[in-house]
Amino acid sequence: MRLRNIELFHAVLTTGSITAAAKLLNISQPAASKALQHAEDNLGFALFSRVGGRLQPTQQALLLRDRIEKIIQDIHDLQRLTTNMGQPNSCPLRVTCTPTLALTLLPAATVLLRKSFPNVTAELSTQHSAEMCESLTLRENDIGLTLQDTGHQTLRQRELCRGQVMVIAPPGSWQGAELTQSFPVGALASQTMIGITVRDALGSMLQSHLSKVEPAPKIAVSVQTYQLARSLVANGEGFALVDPFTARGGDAKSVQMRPLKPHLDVVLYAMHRPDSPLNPVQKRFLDIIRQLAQRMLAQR
Amino acid sequence: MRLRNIELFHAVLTTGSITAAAKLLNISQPAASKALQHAEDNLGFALFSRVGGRLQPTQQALLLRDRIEKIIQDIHDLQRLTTNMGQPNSCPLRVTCTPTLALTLLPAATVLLRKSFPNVTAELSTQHSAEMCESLTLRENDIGLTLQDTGHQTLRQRELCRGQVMVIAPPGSWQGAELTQSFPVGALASQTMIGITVRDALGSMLQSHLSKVEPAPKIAVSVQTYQLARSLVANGEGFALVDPFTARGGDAKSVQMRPLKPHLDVVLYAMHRPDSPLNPVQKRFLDIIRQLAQRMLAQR
DNA sequence: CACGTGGCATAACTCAGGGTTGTGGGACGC
DNA sequence: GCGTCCCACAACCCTGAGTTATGCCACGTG
Repeated sequence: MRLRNIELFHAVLTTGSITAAAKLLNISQPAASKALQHAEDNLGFALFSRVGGRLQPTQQALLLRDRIEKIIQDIHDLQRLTTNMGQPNSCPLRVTCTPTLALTLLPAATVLLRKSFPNVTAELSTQHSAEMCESLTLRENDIGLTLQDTGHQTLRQRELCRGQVMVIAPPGSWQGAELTQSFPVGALASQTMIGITVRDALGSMLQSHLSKVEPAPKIAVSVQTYQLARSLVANGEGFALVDPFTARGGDAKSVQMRPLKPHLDVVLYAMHRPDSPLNPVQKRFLDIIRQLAQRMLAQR
Repeated sequence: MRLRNIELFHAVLTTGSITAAAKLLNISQPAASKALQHAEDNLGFALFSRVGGRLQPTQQALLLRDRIEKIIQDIHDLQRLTTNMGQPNSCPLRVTCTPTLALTLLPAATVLLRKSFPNVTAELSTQHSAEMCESLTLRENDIGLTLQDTGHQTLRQRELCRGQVMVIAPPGSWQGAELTQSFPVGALASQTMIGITVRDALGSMLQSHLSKVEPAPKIAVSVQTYQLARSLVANGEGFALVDPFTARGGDAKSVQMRPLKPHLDVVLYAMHRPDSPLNPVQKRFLDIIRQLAQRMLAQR
């Protein structure tokens, strides 16, 4: 079974027809047809039963499916890695961050960086933590920013700064002295809230805290990204628990915020590969991020 | 990077020279040389630096190494699987068992089976538990016999019978009524014993039991298979803790045995793939194994 | 130093396999 | 009955992986 056959088999399996698979691989339909037969000849058993001019995977084909997909995935990853190793440091700063940080820290930091290095080019992207790790090891990006401790063993993960989980509320919810104090978690009882269903460490921490409140808060809308929660809060849909960066992101007047009590720490991490030391641009960038984050978290 | 290139790269990496790699892949040296250059051209960076007419892997090559090896392994496994799927049920009974059971249960059971099915052919082999699981899923074998609970999620593992951990000793160590009683674990204190360094569940259980005995038994010789322990005991090297099958295997007079007290259960499992139901021969074989094992464990 | 040796690269050639276009035929919907 | 969709077959083409023959370089050795 040559690699080409494996790819073809996979393509046919996913698309369901030889014609579509051929289109996917950019070859002609007869080529695909012939190759598939060739593969079956080599294997000694049929991968698809031709019934009524259509293809139907055999029992054996389904048994091979998982293995094949894994190999395809690995090969694909290898390609990604090698292509990225081909152009070493084509771009001095390739950063990826979680969606949470995309609208607050990242753009501001990039603008500041370009004041120090006017000619520098940068590539920015957003990814969730799991993809972030993949992307870093495959050298598609050099720096990752996240609020989650991934526990990745080969990637370096260093703490940049820490803040607290915040309660955000529609404008006018709190007044005067209230605004300068922490918000006791018990006061969330029976409150209308936006649910957080993010599957990372912070998300599950927030969920477990909410579930302990008695009587339970009323949750009508649940969201998967903190930004959405903030928008909903700004529109008066209720309170929400969010990370301190989302709380301060966007228009300052659109929501009110107070730290949750008891304090729940949120840590901003930078991740990078351990092998290649950071270049000056990248170091400066992380400096800027740290300063920016600290300043942002200091202000109310 | 074509699969052929990956194989070649791997071969060069392991053998250390193009010539040797070419021999390994059964191609000529120039073919390998050209292919490697081709690969490097495609990749855009060098995999090996030619220094003094010899090859030396570059930094990048080492980064790719693990990934490449994994892919090679997976492809190889796939080949194994497909070749075994090609000849479905060429042999009605392909059994693999741990070395522990190889000399006691398996031969006897096979002989008995061939009295019921004189024309049947069988393939027997021994493997450790991890390889056993691999071999079963890759369809190189249909039935596996082991004393360990592998916790494998896709393979069926069913209990055939259970016995107890036995203490074996050189002939003449015990006399009269002693021989019919259990052997209290405390009596192992300061005794000369054969150490067991098997890394499976049973092995670590035995080790932890031995380590609790005060004062510690004297362990001069450690072995990785129970058979070896039995041979050493038979030669008067000391006592040993072994599974009940090893205890009863071989010449009955060569060692004495008594169950350990407190009892430590040892379970005989049969493993097979869940998809293909067992054929009559295989069912009969498992019946014979069970009967044989129970009879063996009943006798002293 | 001259020489043999071991290892890689180059050159010229062969050939099979993977690709193409063109065509035919069966199953299905209308 | 006809158009459509999809697969298989045929004839042809051409790239690329393989071959043998040979040269070059570095190194060890008498």
